[in-house]
Order: sequence, then structure tokens, then C-alpha cells
Amino acid sequence: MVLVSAGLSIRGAQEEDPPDPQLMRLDNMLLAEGVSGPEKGGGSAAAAAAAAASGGSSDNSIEHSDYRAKLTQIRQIYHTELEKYEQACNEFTTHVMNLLREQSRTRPISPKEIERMVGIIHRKFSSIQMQLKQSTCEAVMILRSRFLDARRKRRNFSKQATEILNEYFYSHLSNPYPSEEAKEELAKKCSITVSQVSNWFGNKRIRYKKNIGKFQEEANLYAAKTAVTAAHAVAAAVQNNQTNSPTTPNSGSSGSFNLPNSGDMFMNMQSLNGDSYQGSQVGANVQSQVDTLRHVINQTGGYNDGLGGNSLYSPHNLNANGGWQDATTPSSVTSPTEGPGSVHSDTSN
DNA sequence: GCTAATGATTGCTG
DNA sequence: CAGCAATCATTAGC
Repeated sequence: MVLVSAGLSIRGAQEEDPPDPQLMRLDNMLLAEGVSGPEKGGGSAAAAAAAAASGGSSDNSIEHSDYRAKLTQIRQIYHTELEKYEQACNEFTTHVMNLLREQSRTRPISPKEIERMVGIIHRKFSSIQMQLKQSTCEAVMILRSRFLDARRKRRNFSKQATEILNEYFYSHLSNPYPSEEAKEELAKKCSITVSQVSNWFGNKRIRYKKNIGKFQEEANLYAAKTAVTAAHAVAAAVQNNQTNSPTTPNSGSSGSFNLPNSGDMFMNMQSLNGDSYQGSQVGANVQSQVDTLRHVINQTGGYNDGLGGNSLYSPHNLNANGGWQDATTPSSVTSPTEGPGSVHSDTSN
């Protein structure tokens, strides 16, 4: 609109001077959305917002660029239309001026009259512009709500990501509250955002708690899985016969959550009790981990409140004897070694 | 098409 | 402000 008044050269006054709040709002919004801003960086602001809102996971960058493309499209339409209107306005104005000039030969025409005419034209065109802006805003809004409401286009996480998350969850069942660092680590590994990790854990905790039975199988599965990987790790260190038994709590995948002895591996613990280790050359640290585990197992409730220096865990709501889960469901908290009802499961390991 | 699973959002709480 | 609980909206399996 700056252009408009400038382009018209004639001070259109009337409508522009009292900055129409409605128009201002539209202008602000278009600016914020990057539609009417500086030529380049089409929709950078909005695009950034989109990126922030929906995380930069690889696959949704596709959607992201889709979003950007659509926004640029809107932007382009807006600009060409705007230009068209301005041009038309200018042309029409000069045309009228010429007419008036012609007429001024036959009859006297006061400058006031000219100004009035120009004013009328200008008003007409700026109302058209207003409409253009309004509909552009609407289009952007629709686009935004479509793309930014992640629920509309949610993708399931990759199998691998779910795997990683589940591994962490089940190997920290006694306190499935990853710290901020742990979340970041998980996020990186799964190529999702930290808040997605938080969401996932939030959902997981509550759904697990709600129907522990349903997750039993999964719990066993992941416990076994982590146990196996841990077993490999130990196998490398210790060349013992170890049939199938799970071993050191090397905390699932690659131990990047640096808390190797979190005593959370409830599943493994039981087999650990079967002392398949001689300690001897296992190395002090492994042995101590085993000890920790035993300790944990023997501990009353088993919801290892202690957990010794688990600095990575946010202590959150570990109540003394219970775990995070019995907050509302005293129900079947069963087995001391955590696996709610995992009693039968230990045989599988 | 129906339903379960699942990721995200909302409102509330401490 | 993190987490919980309820709920929504989409995806995936049948």
C-alpha cells in the first residue's frame, strides 16, 4: 500500500491516513507470513514456524517443502495481482487525468475536481486491494492449518525409531523418564524431535500403565533383545559358556545413555540370579554391575528407588516403594522385579 | 468400512 | 514447566 500511495503520486489521503486497523492487521499478517515481505526468502518466517512445529525429521521435510512451495505460490499470486491492480489503478488514473485535461479545453476544471476524481479512483482500487489481501490471508491461514496441524499428517515413526524408543523404555521400566540429554540422544538416534520423544514417552507410559498386560509380550521381547545385545557385549569380554542367558545390563543399544548399570533390566536380573558368572575375570565393573542388579532385585519392592548415581534420570515421581506406575493403579503391580506380572516371563529368558 | 494402534494436542496438576 | 489423562486425527491391518 505504500506503493499505492506513492504510485498514485496524488495523495489519496482519506482512506490511508487513518490507518485502517483491519487493513493493518492484514498487512501485518501478510508480512509475518512472509507473503508481502522482502522479495526473497518467500515465507521464511512461516516456513521456520512450520519447521519448528513439526520437527525436522527427514520425511516431513518433504511436506515442509511442499508447504513452502504452496506458500510461494500464494505469494506469487498475491504479488502479481497486486501489481496488476496498481498498474490498472495508475493507468486508469492517468486516463482520467487525460480526459479531464481534454475537457479542460472546453470547460474550466478546477484542480480540486481532479483531486476528487483521483480520490474516488484510489478508494475504489484500494478496496479491491483490501479484498485481495483478505483472501490471501485466508489462503495462508488454510494452508497453515493444513500443514501445521501435525495431527492431520502424522506419520508413524520408522520401525527403527520405535525400536530404539522401546528399547530404552523397557530397559528403564522402573523409571522411564529420560532426562533432557537422554531425550536429545534418543531424538538424534531416531531422527525425530525432542518433543516427539517426550510425546512418545508420555504416551507410552500412560498406555503401558493402563494395560500392562497388553504390553507384556512386548516387554519380554525387548527385554530379551536388550539382553541379547548385552550378552554379546559380555561375550566379547568374557568367554564363558552362557547358553542363552542374558547378561550385563549394558543398557540396550550401544549404551549411549551412559548409565550402564541402571539396574533396570528387570528381565535380565532374574537370570542373573542364576549366577552364571564367576566374576573372576569378568572384570570389576561388570561384576559390580551384577552386584548392583542383585541388590536391586533383593530390594523389597524392587522398584529400585536407589538406582545409585543415575544422574541422567530425572527423579521425578519415584515414590519410595512403588514405581511410577502405581500412582493410580495399585492393581496388578505384581512382580518385584518390575515386569508387572512378568512372573511367568522369566522362564522365557 | 471397521477397528486397533499411534502420534499429537489440550487441559489440568503439582 | 514436565508429566498425566483424556481426546483427537490419522495410519495400518483386517
